[in-house]
Amino acid sequence: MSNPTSHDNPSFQNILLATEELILEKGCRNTTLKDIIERTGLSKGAIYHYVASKDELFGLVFKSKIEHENEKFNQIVKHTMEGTPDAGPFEMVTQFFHSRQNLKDVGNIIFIYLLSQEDEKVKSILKSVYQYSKATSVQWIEIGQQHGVIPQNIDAEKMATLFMTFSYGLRVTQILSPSEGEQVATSDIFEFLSQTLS
Amino acid sequence: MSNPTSHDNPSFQNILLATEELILEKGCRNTTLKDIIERTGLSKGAIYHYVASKDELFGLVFKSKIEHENEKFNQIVKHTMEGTPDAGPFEMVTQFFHSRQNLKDVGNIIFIYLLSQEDEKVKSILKSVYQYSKATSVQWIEIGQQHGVIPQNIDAEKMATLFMTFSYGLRVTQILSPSEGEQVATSDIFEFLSQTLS
DNA sequence: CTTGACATACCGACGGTCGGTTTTTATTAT
DNA sequence: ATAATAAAAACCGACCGTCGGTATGTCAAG
Repeated sequence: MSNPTSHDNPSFQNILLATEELILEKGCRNTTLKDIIERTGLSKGAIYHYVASKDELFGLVFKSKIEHENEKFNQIVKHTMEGTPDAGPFEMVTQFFHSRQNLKDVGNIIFIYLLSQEDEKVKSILKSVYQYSKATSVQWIEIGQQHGVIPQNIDAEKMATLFMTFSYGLRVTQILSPSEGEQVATSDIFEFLSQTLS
Repeated sequence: MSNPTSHDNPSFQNILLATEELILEKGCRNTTLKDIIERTGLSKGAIYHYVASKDELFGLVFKSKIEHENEKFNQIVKHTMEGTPDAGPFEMVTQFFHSRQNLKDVGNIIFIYLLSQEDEKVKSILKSVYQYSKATSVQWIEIGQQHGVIPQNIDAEKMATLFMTFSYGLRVTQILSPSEGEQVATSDIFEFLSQTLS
C-alpha cells in the first residue's frame, strides 16, 4: 500500500514524471515496470515501496494531471468572468471544451487505459474524478447564471451531466475519427450548446 | 493469421461463443486463454489456428455483435417508418439510443478494452466500425428527412457525428456514474436532440 | 502426400513478492 | 553539543507464477 505521507518525496515525484513521459512516448500498455526502472534509476522494490501496483501508479499520474487541469480551468473561468463579464455562453462552452481537450495528451491516454481495467479500486478513482469534474462544472454554470451569462431556467446539474457526456464522447471520437472529423464534432457541439444556452 | 474460409467452422463458432460468455462473466482483462481453452475443450494450438491473437479474437466477437446490432436497428427504423411514418423525431432519437444502449452488455465491455489497446491493427477495427455506424446513422437521418420526419435544413453528416459523440459519451458515463445519474443524462439528451430537431 | 484441424511442450516477458541492506531520522545518554 | 542507538523509511535484486504467443509436432480426410 502506498504511503500518503511520502507523496512529496523527490524519488516519488521522479517516478511520477518518468511514468508520464513514458506513457506519452509509448502508451500505457507498452510502458512496463522495466522501462520505469531504467528511466528513474531506481529498483523494482523502490517503486513498490511508494505504490501498490502499476495501475495505482497510472491512477496517481492521471489524478494529478486532472487536478492540475481543473485548477487551471477554474482560473480561466474566474478570469473570463472578471475580464469580460458580459461574454456570451459561447465563450464559456468554448473554454470548457478547450480545457478538456488539453487532457488529450497524457490524461486521455491514461483515462482510456484505466477505464478498461476491470478493477473496482481503479474504477473508484475514475468515479471520484468524474464526480469532482461534474461538481466543478455545476459550480461554474451557477456562477454563469449569477452573472446573467447563462439563462436562469437551466438546471445546472443536468447541464453539467450533459457536458460530461459530451466531453467523454469527444475523448473517444478523438481517437477513432480522423482529425478533421473530430473538429467538426467539436464545433457542432459549440454551436449546439450555445444555441440552447442563448 | 486467421483463415477467413474457416470462420463458419463449428469449432470456431464455439470459441467465439465461449469468449463472449467469459467476457460477460469476468470481463475482458480477466478472461485468459486458459479460460477459453477450458470452456471450449480445445487446445491453445486450436485457438491460434483460427485466430492470430487474443486481441483479434476479441475484435471478432465485437464486430459480430456490432453488425448484428446495427442490422437489428435498421429493421427497427424501417418498421417505424412504415408503421408510423409521421412519428416525431423524438421517436427516432429514442430508438437510436435504445439501440446503442443494448450494446452495453458485451459490446461496450469489449469496446472499451479494444480502445485501450495501443495497437494500430486493433484501432483500425474500431475505426471501421465507427465509420460504418456513422454511415448507417447518416442513412437513416436522410430517410427521416425524405419522410419529412427530420427537418431538411439539418446536415445529416454533422448530425450523425454529433450522435456518435453522444453515444460514445453515454457508454463511458454508463460506467462512471451511478445508474440514476446516467438515466438523467440519457433523458436529457432525448429532450435536447428532439428539441433541436423539431 | 498435401492440407486443415488440432495438441503440447516450451519460451520470454511481465507484474508482483519477499527477505534483506542501506540510509535517514528521531531519541536518548553523556 | 555530541555521540550512541533505536526505529523507520528508502531501497535493492533475486525469485515466482502467469500470461500471451510460438514451434513442432500428430493425425485423419481427401
